[in-house]
Amino acid sequence: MDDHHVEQKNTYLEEVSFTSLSDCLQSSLVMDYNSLEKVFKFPPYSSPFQPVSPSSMGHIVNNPYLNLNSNSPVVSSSSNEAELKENPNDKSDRMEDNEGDQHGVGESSKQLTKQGKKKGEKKEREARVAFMTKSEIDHLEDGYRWRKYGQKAVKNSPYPRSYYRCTTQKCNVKKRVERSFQDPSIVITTYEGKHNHPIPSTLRGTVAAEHLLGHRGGGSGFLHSFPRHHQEFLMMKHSPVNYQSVGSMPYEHGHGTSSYNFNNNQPVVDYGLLQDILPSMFSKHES
DNA sequence: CGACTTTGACCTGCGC
DNA sequence: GCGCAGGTCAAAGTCG
Repeated sequence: MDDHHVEQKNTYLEEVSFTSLSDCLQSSLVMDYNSLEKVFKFPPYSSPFQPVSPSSMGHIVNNPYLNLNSNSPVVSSSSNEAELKENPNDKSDRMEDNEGDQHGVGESSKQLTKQGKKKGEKKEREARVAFMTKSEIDHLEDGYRWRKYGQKAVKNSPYPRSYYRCTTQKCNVKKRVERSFQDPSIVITTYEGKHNHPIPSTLRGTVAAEHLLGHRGGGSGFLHSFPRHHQEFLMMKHSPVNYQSVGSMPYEHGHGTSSYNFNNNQPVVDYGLLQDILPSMFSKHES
């Protein structure tokens, strides 16, 4: 089983020219969430590009707004400005700001969250990481326990987006799961926030996955999803951190000047918060 | 019976 | 100001 998965993972990584997941994470698959959002208009299907290929990857790769020719590492950017802009009173704060209150449920909590926040008060948005996985399963097993708290139809997509929250008390990590309508076999998962607890040990695969990745340490739920369920990791992105050093990113919506670089038409991906989810993997990269 | 899902309503930000 | 879309809440339903 594990062998099979390992094989699968390697295959994929090989495609993107990486010999290991770490490589992959540490070299180029770096785009920050906002960038992706712009590129994809996150979700991808509502992106400004023409639907070109049947697959999301093709979609990205062929995106006229992206420079995919270079072999250089990717990258991205998210302008902090954009980020700030997006954050005004981020709704997601409602709950997060009320930490102890999150379980206080009921109207009181609802009202509190609605009125308790000061006007104009801003809070930084939680780091987010998104990645695409080829899988028939929408909700990928990643080692953590999640509770679905909502589902919404997505504009221009026949597939709904599901919202999940980590069930561990005091852990405000959330994730969104949606399927690419261009390639229904691809599931786009976006994590937001950091887990402040270890992966539930009762879940299978944890050790195997860590072993497989030669990595141990709490945290990275998503890693555990690789070896399971016939999933193929397609892309991921991580946060803002180095996009500047890599160069780039001016792609303000439609300006077509973006500088994302990918290794040959390969999957790419997404971003943002991997470093939060996989702190140990990024520590090197960022230090 | 607790944990989780479903689903309609509600809230908020944003563009026009 | 209005309408739309994304995100969240919470009651009701389902499952083990």
